[in-house]
Amino acid sequence: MSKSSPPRRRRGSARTTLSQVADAAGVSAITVSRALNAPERVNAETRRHILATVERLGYVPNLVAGSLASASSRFIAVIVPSLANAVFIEVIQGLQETFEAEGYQILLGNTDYDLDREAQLVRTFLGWSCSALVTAGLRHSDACHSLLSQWDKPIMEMMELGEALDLNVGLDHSEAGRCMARHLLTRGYRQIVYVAGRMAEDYRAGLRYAGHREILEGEGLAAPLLDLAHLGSLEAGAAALEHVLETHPRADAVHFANDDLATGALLHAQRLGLGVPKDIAIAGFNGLPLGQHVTPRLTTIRSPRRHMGQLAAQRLLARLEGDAVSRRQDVGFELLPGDST
Amino acid sequence: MSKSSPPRRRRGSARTTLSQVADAAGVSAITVSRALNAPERVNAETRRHILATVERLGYVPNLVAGSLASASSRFIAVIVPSLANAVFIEVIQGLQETFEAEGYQILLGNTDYDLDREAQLVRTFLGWSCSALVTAGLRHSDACHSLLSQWDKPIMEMMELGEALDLNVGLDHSEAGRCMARHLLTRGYRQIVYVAGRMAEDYRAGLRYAGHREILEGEGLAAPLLDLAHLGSLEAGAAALEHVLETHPRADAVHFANDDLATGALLHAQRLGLGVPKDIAIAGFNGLPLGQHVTPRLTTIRSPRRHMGQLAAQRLLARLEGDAVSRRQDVGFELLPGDST
DNA sequence: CGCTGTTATGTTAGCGCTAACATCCTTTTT
DNA sequence: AAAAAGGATGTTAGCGCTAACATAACAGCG
Repeated sequence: MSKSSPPRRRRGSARTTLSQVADAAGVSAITVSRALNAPERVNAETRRHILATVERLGYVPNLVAGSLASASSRFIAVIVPSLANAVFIEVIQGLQETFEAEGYQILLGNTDYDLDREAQLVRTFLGWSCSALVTAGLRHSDACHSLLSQWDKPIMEMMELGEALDLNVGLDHSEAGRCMARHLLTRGYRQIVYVAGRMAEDYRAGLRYAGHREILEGEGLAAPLLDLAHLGSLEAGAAALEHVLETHPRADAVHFANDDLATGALLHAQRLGLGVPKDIAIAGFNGLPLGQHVTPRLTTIRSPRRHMGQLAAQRLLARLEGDAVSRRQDVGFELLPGDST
Repeated sequence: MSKSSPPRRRRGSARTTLSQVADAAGVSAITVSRALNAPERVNAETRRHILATVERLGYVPNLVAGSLASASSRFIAVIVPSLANAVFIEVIQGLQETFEAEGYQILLGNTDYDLDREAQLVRTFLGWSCSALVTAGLRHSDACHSLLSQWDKPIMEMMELGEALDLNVGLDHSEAGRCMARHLLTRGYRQIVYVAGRMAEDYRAGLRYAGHREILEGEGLAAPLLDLAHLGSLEAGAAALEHVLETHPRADAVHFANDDLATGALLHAQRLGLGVPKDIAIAGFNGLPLGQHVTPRLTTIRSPRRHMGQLAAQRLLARLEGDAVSRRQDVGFELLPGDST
């Protein structure tokens, strides 16, 4: 029994590597690398031969090694507070379709509206040498803020407008709140209850409430608030309506922080035999299809969600190409007057 | 002007590295690595000192380098056909919450119901040395199939039951189709139209149709099919209802491939002044909250979406721990008889 | 004909980390 | 008291790839 076997492969898998392809094709490793990553830098004939060899050996590039060597991955970190909310899903879709077309892969993180969780995700994502990072919102923990401000790659803060670390695409939530409050006043409502879910965490709902309140108080009216324990669902909206009817029997309108709550309330009002808007008016926020298909159609504010994602991605791509891009963009919103107010 | 500057840093970033932490803490690099990744293998006192140094220097581990060295990342590849469908979102949520708790990060891919796109995503994800891979569905292109069968890590095929490459968690779609068809027959309907969207791509809807058809034809009834160009939305459901009324004026029930279509049709029937189920009965599939909050409540079949994701993740985690796990699990479904049939 | 510029390919030296083995203690066993 | 076992830490050698520089071959030019 011979003692010295050939230096056994101690690590690594059995997978084909780039240098195996290079040997098989009779070129150097870097030429294979170029044939795959910068085809125009390799002679057409050589390239074809290399690609055929790649195919023949079933070579799958090790992207981890490539990222380490080049100190950059084609990852885009995307951090959202929730996946249960259709709004974020649509923004992600907009981001995804735009980035994927350019060969970037999204790394998705979900904070559950927890800023510490956000900081932790940021740490992890920075560790992956992402090309850029997208967060929903401008508020971060101190730890997160310092991580981000030391980072040297593009950062996009989405959904709302304000003082951003780097790039910013969003809309003015307090103006949206004012807009809806004005609409409700115009329609003659005076006892308007604002209903939000977990407003301390979904602070953009809080910004809208602030705008709403500003307008109402400007008219000398009260702006009672009901802050639910749940974020937004048809169930919660139904329960909220009952609660409003009980605690504010004279209320003539309810301004909900999102369409899920508003639609839940609207459908529940029908079950209770209440007329909307005759007995109680209902307004939402987001402009989800759901609210536009119920009868009466929900009055709401539509934000360009998918477009916001696309636009954010385009800005980031331009920045990654080295182009100068404007730091802030207001995507606006649109009041959709329905039949529920 | 001196010609030879100190060998300039040609590559890499200015970021703190593990060996810088090691130097600062007066230990070797491997000890820092252990303190972070396998704390129990380092003396408590040493560990505390190292962690303090990590904190002080703001060290963020380079996960790319770690993955290359260990030939494994804590990525789980998850490939779904669509993000527009709440079903997949909920499955992803179930996967995500379970994996995230164990420190795994999901790499999300969206095929848009295109099997070639799926194969391409699989290639990319294999290149990232993922720990496991999850796909929605059992059908793959040949290229994808050969990539997957050569792979040596766990694979989970979800949503449906059948011959899987490795692990399989899902439900029996043709049985679900039979179940709803039986329900409709029991309620006395005889002219039942099945409406799907892009059934060639959403082939699970096709499996349900096959079950539906089997039951109807067993009773000597026709099983007309309407296959839409759009997958599922309230709009498409509304349009589909109009189309059914026109082409099948004697239809007494419509069996929709999903709740979005069904609810869109139901809400549209109300707008048209049609009685549901008196004039036309409507049934769906999925058991989304939406359908349970409209009046009349939608008859549908509920699949345990989030639970399916959690279960799949648990199985994969067990497998990654080296435990033996059963290869197939039927998560079942539940008929939710509403007031729409 | 040497000069410059261009194109195609190769050589070298890491990227930052961890597996595997090695070493050096301390404790336990017999 | 010597041997064995275990705990803590260190040394070495890559993981598979690409940036940077180097080289070679050839065309165009005055």
